[in-house]
Amino acid sequence: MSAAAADKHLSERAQHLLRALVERYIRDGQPVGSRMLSRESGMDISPATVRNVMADLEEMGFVDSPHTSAGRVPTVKGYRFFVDTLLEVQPLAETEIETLRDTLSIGDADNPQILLTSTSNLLSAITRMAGVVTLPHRDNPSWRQIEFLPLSDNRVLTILVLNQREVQNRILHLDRAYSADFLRQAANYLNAQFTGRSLKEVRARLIRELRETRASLNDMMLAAVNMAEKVFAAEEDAGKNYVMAGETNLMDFAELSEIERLRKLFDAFNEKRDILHLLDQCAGAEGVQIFIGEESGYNILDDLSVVTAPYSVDDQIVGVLGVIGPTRMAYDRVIPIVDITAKLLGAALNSRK
Amino acid sequence: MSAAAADKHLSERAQHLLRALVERYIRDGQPVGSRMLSRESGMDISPATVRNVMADLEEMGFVDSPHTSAGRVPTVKGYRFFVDTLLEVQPLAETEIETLRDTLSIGDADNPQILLTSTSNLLSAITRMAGVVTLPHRDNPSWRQIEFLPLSDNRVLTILVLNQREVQNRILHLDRAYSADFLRQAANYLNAQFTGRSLKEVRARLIRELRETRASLNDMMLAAVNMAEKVFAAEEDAGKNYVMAGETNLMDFAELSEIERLRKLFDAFNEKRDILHLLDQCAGAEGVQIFIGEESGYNILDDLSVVTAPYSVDDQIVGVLGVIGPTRMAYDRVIPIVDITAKLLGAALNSRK
DNA sequence: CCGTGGCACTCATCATGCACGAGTGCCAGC
DNA sequence: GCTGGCACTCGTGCATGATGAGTGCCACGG
Repeated sequence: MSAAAADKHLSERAQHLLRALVERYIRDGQPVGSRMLSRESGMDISPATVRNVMADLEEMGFVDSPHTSAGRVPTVKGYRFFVDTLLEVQPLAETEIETLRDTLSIGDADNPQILLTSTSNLLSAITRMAGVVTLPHRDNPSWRQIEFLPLSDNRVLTILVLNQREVQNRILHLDRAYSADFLRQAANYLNAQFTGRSLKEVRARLIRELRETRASLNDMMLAAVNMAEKVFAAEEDAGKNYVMAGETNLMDFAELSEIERLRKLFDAFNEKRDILHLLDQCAGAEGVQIFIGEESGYNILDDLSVVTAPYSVDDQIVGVLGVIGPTRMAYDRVIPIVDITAKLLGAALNSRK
Repeated sequence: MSAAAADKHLSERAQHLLRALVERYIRDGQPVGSRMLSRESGMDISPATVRNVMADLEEMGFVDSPHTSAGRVPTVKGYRFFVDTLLEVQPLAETEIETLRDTLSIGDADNPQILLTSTSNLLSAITRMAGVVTLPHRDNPSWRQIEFLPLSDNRVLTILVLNQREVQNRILHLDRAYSADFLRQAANYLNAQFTGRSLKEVRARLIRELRETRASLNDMMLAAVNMAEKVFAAEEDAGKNYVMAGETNLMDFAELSEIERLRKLFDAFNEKRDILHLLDQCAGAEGVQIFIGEESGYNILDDLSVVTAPYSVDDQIVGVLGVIGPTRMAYDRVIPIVDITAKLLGAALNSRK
């Protein structure tokens, strides 16, 4: 065991070589040999020396060799060290930022669904990997307005507006018809009571009133309460979904050439559960977060990395977006792209108000 | 050239053998040899005789051999003949129908989106292939009711109800605020004019009135007309989408083992254009339709078959559903499944009214 | 004339062997 | 501590040959 290996600290030279190795491997996905490194590292160093350093790095777990006489490949630990301390993030060119801004601000800002879809497409298009954006979801939305529109027979179209502009509608089936006047009064009553209150509060009061004055509540009110309950549930589920684009880009990476792996991965994308768990974790942190290979904790993502950033409306984090690609992705480009896209999406959503 | 080959008509025996061959090939995907057929056909016939018949069938284009000494494989023409004249459709077991009915009627019939998604899932689950369901779309929906709800500032939430229960909403940005009273009057006016009319008619009259009485139309009306126009457009686009499930099932078929093919196919699924064109064609025909291999006209679907059936509400075809799988799919099972699922989906949508 | 057994032939598949080249580990020398 | 040299390892590509499934054709017999 060499001195360097025993010592936890990586020498300047070892770091430089590790960095060259990771960059090279990210570029073309081939195990990197000693000769290549000795030429490309920029340092005046012979292949034999490089080999010695590599032996140390391997012992410390930063690199690995697929077999005896192949070059070296970064391990997860190697990528992690690279990302944490060696990486120089490339600031995006002003023109690139401009492109992003254009796509995200001009677009149908009116329709959030479309905005999210194009954001996801955008991420996948410029990174050539898979882009993902969770649906925005406020923790505790506030009641703004309810309206009842009589339809034929005993059906009533119920519209509930939340926050500034989120609209939910449902059709209630009642056991008898109500007059338009009566419906208007009911809506007025509810609005007077609840406008501006948080849904949590509304729910609590509804339940209380339901108990206290059950006798005085007629079917209409009961149904309305029911509807509100359903809206609560729907609102809570809203965060439980995402838009993904460019999954097929992942098929191009050699790491995923086995059809069986690919199938599991795509199944997981459709299943959504695991991916959502992972993205949820990122909603807490402030800025860009990176999961390399097994770090994610989901073995479907074993040799994939995920780069995420939360996005906010009114300084409140409402969702997460990110990029999924092979561990050997160009972190220096992807990180700022994800970062800026999250900020621009937040801005676009804010401007809609 | 033998007599049988010159003659356009297939002998009883040739048909029987072709049928045995197709059935066998559908079961295990391997080219079928003469010995196998002579044993399995049920006829008392030697392999050599089978070979003679095969030579005829090959000359007529019903079967093909991948190379000199492999067995025979059905061609598109072979499948077509099989499906058209040899196939005995398996009636579904009552229990299977029951399962289908349960899933489709119990479910959240209230929310059509969910209903469609579960139909698609159902199709893919029982066929182990990809299921697809287009969004329902009426040719010429009728105006039922419009309502304007004032929001803050100059924004007005506009709700348009079509047919019995389809609800569209949009937020209009106006150049000044209007009173709730004024908005109610405007809505009343529009409803009095248009309720029950078809959207086409409404559009024509709006355009005419817009021209004739431009002076008298205020901003509010202009915006409402604008909104209606947008709803028309959205309504026309509604048919331009579908829900797909179980695409990953297709990865299991050897025919698609090349990653490049697979990628093109999945890209086409995401792109939706070609698939929609194909499905649109099926909206005309009455019952189940089958496209085998190149018959679809889209070379992404070259060795895939598509089995579709339209589904109806109020005896009007509003959408199409189907299954996409390898040409060697079990047509005898898939055809009745698609058929019945279409009928049950129509029934489920009808019952929601 | 049709069905049949037999025989030569074809072709994909698989295992084997071999040469090549990239790259490593180690050692001795500067 | 760095370097060149050397033996060694291992994946890749290629040619080879055996195997087996299956065909096409032909001659024979009912």
